[in-house]
Amino acid sequence: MANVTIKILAKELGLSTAAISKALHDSHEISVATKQRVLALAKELNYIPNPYASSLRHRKSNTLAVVLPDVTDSFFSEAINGIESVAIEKDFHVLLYLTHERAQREEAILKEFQSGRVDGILMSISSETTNFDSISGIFSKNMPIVFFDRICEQINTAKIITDDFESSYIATSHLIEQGCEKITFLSNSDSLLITKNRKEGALKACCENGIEKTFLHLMLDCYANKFDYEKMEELLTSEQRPDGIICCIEKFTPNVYTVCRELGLSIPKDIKILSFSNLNAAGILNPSLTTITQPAFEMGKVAATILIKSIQKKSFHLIDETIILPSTLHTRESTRLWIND
Amino acid sequence: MANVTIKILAKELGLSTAAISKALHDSHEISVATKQRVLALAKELNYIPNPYASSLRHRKSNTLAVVLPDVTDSFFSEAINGIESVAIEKDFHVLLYLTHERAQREEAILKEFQSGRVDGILMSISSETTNFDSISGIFSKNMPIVFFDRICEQINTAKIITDDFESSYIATSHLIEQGCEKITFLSNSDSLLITKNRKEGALKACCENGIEKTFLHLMLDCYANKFDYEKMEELLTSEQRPDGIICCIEKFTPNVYTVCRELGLSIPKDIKILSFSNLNAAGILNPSLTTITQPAFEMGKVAATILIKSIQKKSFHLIDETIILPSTLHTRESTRLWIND
DNA sequence: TTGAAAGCGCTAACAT
DNA sequence: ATGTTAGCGCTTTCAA
Repeated sequence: MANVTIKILAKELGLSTAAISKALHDSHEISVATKQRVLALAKELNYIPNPYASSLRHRKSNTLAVVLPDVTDSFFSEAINGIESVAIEKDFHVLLYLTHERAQREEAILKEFQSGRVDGILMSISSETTNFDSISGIFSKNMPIVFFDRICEQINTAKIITDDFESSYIATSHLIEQGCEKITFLSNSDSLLITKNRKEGALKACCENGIEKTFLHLMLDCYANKFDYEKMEELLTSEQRPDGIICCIEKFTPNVYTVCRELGLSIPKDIKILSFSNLNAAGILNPSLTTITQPAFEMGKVAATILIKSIQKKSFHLIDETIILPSTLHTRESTRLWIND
Repeated sequence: MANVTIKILAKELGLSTAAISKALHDSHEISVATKQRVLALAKELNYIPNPYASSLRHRKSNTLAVVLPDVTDSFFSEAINGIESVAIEKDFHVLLYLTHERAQREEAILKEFQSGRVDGILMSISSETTNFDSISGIFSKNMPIVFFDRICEQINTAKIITDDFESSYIATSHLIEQGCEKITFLSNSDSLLITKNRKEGALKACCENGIEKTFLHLMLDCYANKFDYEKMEELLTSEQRPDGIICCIEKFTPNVYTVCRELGLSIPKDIKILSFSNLNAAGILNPSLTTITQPAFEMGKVAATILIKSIQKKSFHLIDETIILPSTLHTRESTRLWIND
């Protein structure tokens, strides 16, 4: 691999490596004739520059890191598509790192980035992350970071989010309109800002309808794809059994459906379910699932665009801005108003 | 970024850079006392080696490329998890490249790997790929490649697949047992080996039951996440309307369900559906979906393990082997036997 | 318009 | 046990 080097081209053409390098970069210092000779030979020998040699000189890797909790979540996989679409266009490479919701893994990953392996970071923090020292540590050493969805408020950089409070408020209002009076907010974190915002949006809707007393926040761990069936069953068989559930994370939904089914609870008759989800199959679930769908692709795209811009233009600085893209409520069967006969 | 270098450590400690380098690698040439001094200072100054400098010397990047058609397919995202689990353990980095089912993109991506950016490639080819020149080109230049799922038969390397023929045969036999007599095989390719094998497995089951005359293979493009509703509707309203569909690709399933619903076809009464799919939500679809589920995580894991082994041990060569992992048939509602009243 | 030389940070062979 | 030197491949002064 990587056999043909500038040196070889230089030797072959009787030129210096410097001249070759300049010619390949279309420098005005080099004559047109020479450029043509160089390009021709480069093509003939299938010359491909060694990116690491060039990185070493430039202190630029044309590589960015994507750090996120879980690729199997369709929000994140679509966001990756958005990121990739920009990367390909701007000639950037994408290193993928998964935290699996572990703060410790996240920290280790971030630490390595001090090495200069990447020019910037696109990140959605883990559900466990409460200490931001390693993030702000690396950010303060001038490593550009752009957050998307699960942002880190404390860091003064660009953040791409959705209207979590608002969409959750709207969705919860919808639940209430459909007849819910006891709403449970189901999440995988109690520290993430998105969770907080969504919870508060939901709570606001409950307050406005005088049902805040029965509002619950149930937090379940989601390491290693385990779902805490016991806690879920406990909730659904308790005195305070909700008649509406807001799932903050897509992955929980199949489990919730299953538990309901096992307990003989009918959706939407006995209990209505609504989920933040980008699942393609939402419309063909049994019953079809009402979702708050985030513009995942767009978020990834915007985040990557801003990050790469900040890397490429020295004049362009990452500013402490929060870009809010709208989510969409798709009402379906799982929250249908149930009229008793 | 990457401020503290070996040079700085050397200066600080009054040693040569060579001594530092050796100490950091725990060489036996260096005294224990010195090693300790070096390690201590490295830790204090938070020294992180520059990977590109080291890559340049070693001609090793400790990076591998994952090249696949689509991250939003749950098979691939789970395979990535498997790959990542090995990478993290072996201290490898993962560059992600998406072909979006485009042969041309695939070729461009592969070409760049001649640069030495990666030490090896994990790959699932696009549905369009029929010319393997660029793959064999780079493979013949000693770039290790391991294929998983969508393999390239022509290349003499390790391939991780599932028992496509067998599982498709079993699944189709199941369809027939449930009463199907007119089976359509729905795929996104007519060139992929997995497609061929699955098709032949299905055909064998049909032949054994004397229903091969009504067997159809419908191929639909799946670029840019578009689904060809027209062709699907055409099939389902034609004379030869199937009573059983085998979906070769997960992504098509929601669309197929939708078309059936729109045409008033009841699943599984009028038509039975079965899909190759790793979708978590298969069990809660309406109706729940019978699937052939591939061991995606395991496949990624095995592929990565073999690839990294071949990179790390010169004695270990990639041999032309095909590792077959078993898929599982999960029978659910969508293929239930329907007994007319 | 081209070349010589130095150096990015790290490492390996070869001194001492 | 430690240092010197050269070089991975590329780029960038600076000199010619």
